[in-house]
Amino acid sequence: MRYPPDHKAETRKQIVETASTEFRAHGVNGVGVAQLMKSAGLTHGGFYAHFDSKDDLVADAIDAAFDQTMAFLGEAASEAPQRQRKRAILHAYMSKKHRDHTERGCAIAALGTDVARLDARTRRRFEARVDSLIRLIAGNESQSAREDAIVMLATMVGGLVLARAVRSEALSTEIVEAVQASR
Amino acid sequence: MRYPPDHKAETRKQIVETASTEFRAHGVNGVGVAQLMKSAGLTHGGFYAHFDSKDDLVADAIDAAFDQTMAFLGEAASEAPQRQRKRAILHAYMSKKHRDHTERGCAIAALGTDVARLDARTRRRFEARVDSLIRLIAGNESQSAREDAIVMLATMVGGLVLARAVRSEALSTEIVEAVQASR
DNA sequence: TGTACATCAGTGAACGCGCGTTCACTGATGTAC
DNA sequence: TGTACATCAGTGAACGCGCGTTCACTGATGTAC
Repeated sequence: MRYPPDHKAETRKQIVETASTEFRAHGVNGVGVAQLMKSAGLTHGGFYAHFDSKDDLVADAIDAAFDQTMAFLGEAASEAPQRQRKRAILHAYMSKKHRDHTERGCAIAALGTDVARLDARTRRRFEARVDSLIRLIAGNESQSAREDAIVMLATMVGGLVLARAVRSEALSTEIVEAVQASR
Repeated sequence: MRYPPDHKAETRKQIVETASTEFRAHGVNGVGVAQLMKSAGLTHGGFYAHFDSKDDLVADAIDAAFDQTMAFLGEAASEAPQRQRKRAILHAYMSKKHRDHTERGCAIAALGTDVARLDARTRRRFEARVDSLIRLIAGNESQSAREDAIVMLATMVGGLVLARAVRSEALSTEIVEAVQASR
């Protein structure tokens, strides 16, 4: 059957959005191409009309995740007075809601340890987004703001990884609150 | 063939040590039982004489990794004067050497995002080790020292995850140095 | 206007492969008589 | 002391399964004449 001119682009976008969610929830190795296509309402054979390989999709899915996180943190930052900019970002990021929704959250906290094992090309694209995130947190181009932003990003990412990895609600909450209170 | 009485225990230990290294380097899903047994100098069939399942091994392998990290950080802490305790731990942890040797490094930074997807039993064991690590960093039982230790652990873990995930040596080094300089 | 053909997003069977796991077997040594 | 049997860590073929990927095919619509 013939489709409208932008149909294929729409389908591709749908696959990327689905993959972005599923990869964050279950890890890159935790979801197969067939499952992904089924979640997107398609059959697995059509996948290769849109992507060269699963790895090719992974890079796009990570980008889509960063888009969400940048928009979310950008909004939190723009709503706060300049003095409380970093504090506002920290509280937006380090929340129980974010902890409990890996599938809609930060790609670094969801897939960070996986990314270190991906190919160089994907890691370069990942790095560009990490750098943008550092700039967003820093808020200006000074060296000291940048260094501080790196440390804050590290604290947020590590805090979220820890809060998600431990089993008890008590320790997990303790981690979320300790990191929140650190600024 | 018959073996000395402690032979089986020795073999088991060898498998756990190998798994601990390989899992950290390639992820839990990145190494198979057959590869693991081969690395340990055995054939894959014998695996189930030592462990109920691969998951059963994962928990032991993570424990072995924590043993290494606790010993390493404990030593760094005990060599420093009390005032510089946390600083000594931070510098021991957040180093290029640690960044470049995932396979001998901290289990949280190597497998943190994987652990969140493991079964409850393994996550409980993981959590107990995280709690020990927090106590080691804190150095005393006060609430404020504990909170501070949690934040420092989050910063170290996140910093190492970021430094390993990005592709360029320049940004990776910038992350290592920014986190080091934060105390 | 009517017919034949081209297009192409999506379908679903099939591929080779490596996975975790099972199991009948091996063979050197210890034990029983 | 010599022979028959028990032990058991480790072997390696085989299992069903899901993976990423390929490919001949479908069928609704657009285009050519």
